[in-house]
Amino acid sequence: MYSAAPAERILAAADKLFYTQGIRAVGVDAVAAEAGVSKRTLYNHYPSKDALIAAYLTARFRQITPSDAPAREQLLGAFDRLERILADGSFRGCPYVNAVIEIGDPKHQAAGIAVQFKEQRRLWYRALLERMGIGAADALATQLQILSEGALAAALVRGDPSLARSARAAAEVLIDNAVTRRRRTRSRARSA
Amino acid sequence: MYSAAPAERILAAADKLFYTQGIRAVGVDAVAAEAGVSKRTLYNHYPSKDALIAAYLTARFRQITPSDAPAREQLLGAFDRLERILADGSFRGCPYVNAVIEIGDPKHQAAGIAVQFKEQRRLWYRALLERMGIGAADALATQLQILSEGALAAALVRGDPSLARSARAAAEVLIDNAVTRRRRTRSRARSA
DNA sequence: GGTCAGGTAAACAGATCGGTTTACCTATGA
DNA sequence: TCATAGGTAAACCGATCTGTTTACCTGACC
Repeated sequence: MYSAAPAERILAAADKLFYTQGIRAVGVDAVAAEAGVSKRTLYNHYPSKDALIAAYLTARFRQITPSDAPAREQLLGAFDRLERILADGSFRGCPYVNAVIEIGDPKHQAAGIAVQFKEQRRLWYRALLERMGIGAADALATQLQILSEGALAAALVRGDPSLARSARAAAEVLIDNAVTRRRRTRSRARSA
Repeated sequence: MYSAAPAERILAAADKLFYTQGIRAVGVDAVAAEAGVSKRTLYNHYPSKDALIAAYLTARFRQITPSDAPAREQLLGAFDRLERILADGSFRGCPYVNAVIEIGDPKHQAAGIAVQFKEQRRLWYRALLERMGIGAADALATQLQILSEGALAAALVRGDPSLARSARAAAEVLIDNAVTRRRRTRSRARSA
């Protein structure tokens, strides 16, 4: 057994081609050829292109490995990781946003997967902010995600990875502002 | 002369269909039918679909009308306008970002138009921030644009117009932070 | 009245798409 | 030994795409 099982090779080929060239631009034949597999075999493992798209998005849905590092460090580290992603030559935007735009239909399974992924990320932000004792963690988590999304979209158009640093700096201000307000609130309560 | 000239009707039809259904999802025949024009006429006015796409994006490139309102008010007003856009039922993301994603090819004329549009917006932010006397106007303008882009992308996936308010609140914090820092710097200089 | 630019309607060309079908091949295991 | 599961290669289907062509029509202007 030299190479992986057909289903995995097909998924790897779909991931590569769908992401780098776009879902609509890549035909089923191209995926099969890239996977070194006949079209018949592809349709044996995935009943339709839509199913393959859903599998592609789900496979990108990797769980975030929990870390013991300080919350603030983890949050800002996410933006550092973002910069490396943007600087990678094969960067082509967020696969979930791309899928939503390329497919169009909000009732397509891919749209639901995209919502799930975004919400998972937001909850990860929120949990870390709560660990920092920030009261408005939910609202701030949404804002951090907006920054992250914005950096992705802006970098896609402008082709400038340094936008991740701009987003990181903004995140820092927002987080620090929330922390300061919490300190002020607490000291006011103490002096009362 | 009951209706507009053919070229304008074609452009209006392209705008409607390209934006609401996507550039790749809409064929030239559909645009001609929507415009009430024969395909021959369409190709007389626009030599190719790519040319029509470029015209569609350029036509959306409306100049921002200058205003005398306070800079801070104008900046935050942009996010209020954004919320109304997101709440509109026909919202389907930023047409420039969508075009970049749908077309893929970074050398396509549409990619250049998208960059121009984004930079124009950024310079509008920057000019207002400079009018407020903010030193780091350029960096902050980039951050405000990231917030705006992020709200668009996030709202597209989640279908939640209130994300514009989240972005607006974040923008307020970033602007106030920049203003406060400027005040601190000035008072420190005065006391020296 | 005749010319002609610019329009319509529809067929056509060549390519590509998602998906199916046919015919053949090959390793495994009772 | 031989059935079978699962693979390959390639033709095929009907639909759709961008773009061209053909044939005809209409209204304005000299």
